[in-house]
Amino acid sequence: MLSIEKLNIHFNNFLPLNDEEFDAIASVFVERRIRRKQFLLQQGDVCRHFTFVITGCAKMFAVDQNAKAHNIQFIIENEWATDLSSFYSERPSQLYIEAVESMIVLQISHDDMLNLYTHYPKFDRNFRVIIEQKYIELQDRVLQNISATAEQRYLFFVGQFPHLANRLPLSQIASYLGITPEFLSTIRNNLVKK
Amino acid sequence: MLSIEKLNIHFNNFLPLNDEEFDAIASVFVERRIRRKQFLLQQGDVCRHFTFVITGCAKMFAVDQNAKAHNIQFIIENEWATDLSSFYSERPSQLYIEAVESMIVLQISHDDMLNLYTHYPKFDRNFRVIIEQKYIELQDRVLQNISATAEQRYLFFVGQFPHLANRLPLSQIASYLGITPEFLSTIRNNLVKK
DNA sequence: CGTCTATTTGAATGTACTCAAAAGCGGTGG
DNA sequence: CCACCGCTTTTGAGTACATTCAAATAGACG
Repeated sequence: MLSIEKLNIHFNNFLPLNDEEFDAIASVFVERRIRRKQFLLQQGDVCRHFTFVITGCAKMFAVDQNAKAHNIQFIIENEWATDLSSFYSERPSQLYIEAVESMIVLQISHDDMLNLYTHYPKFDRNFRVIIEQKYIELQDRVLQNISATAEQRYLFFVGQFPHLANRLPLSQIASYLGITPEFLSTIRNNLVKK
Repeated sequence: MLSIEKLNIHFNNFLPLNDEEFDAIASVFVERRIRRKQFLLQQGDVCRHFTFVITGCAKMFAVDQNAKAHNIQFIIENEWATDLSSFYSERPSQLYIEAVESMIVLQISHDDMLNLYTHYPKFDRNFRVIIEQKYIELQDRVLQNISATAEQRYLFFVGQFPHLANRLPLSQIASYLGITPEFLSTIRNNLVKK
């Protein structure tokens, strides 16, 4: 299946696109292949694209003053990989987005995206709903972070994203949970014993 | 100043409303006065309103199996107080929203809100931008939670919301940071000594 | 002024981290 | 096919960050 068709199917979850709107996205989204360990965004660069993932997986992370990376989120098939803050402000990003598996993505430039919003209000609607859903997810994660132990957060993660837990190395999941790889290893061990 | 005018000024931060759109909101938003400790939403109830805060402050929180409350966010003047998940799904909420100061709010019902979206696409746009900004804030908080110590998170909170840190009791801030009141008290003490 | 709640202080405990070393695992080349 | 390299995961000892519980102190309100 063509990538642009997969994107169209994605929009069917919200307000489906008509022919004119489909033609509009078909003419501005560009397909790119990304190899494992390649970066979609690096700290200091302005995030100039909205990126839709067709296949593969990326991680978004920040690096602290001790050069430690902290995974903010994983982004997989049918999800959007963008630093919203940098994209809209057009200022240098504080974040990295790196492929943890080889990927196929569709990208739209900043200007084309703003055009899409202006000419076809349906995209305002659809992206409003998309981001609202992401907001709810993120709020849930905050609640976990302030109320649950590392073990509970790990179980929650595995429950919410069972596919991801298998696809990713332990160290990446530990970073996402905000704990050390050593400790996550211990947690897994304890769970097996139970 | 009338509450509805304050809401109109709020929208001026995005795409300003024309006369027709202003009349539309003026006819569907209803003012309510809320006393301290009164609830805008309780666990088990469906969140049936979108709520805009004119004055005062509320906390959104969840209660865990040990009956402990965990503050997910504070909501003040010119912010929106809604459980999006419950509002759109029309299913019982897991959350509470309670006034920590007496408040004046403007509320719009679920059906009126959907009407607004349908008849005036500008609201899709404006609320898309509003939620995008909130998403960025929340993502920053997640990064803090997974990467910073309690002391760093406290300093970050005070830096981001200096007004809030004075307005709220220590115990409420501790709950927001995901630590015990005792420990926040110790943190403050250490900071004074430094 | 007394009552109620919030904050502070401190001791004992638990959760999670650091550091170091060993074990496992995938890929590469001989 | 096996030996070796580099990287990830595991294991364990010692430590630091944060919690629990209890009691004392301070503040807020009638």
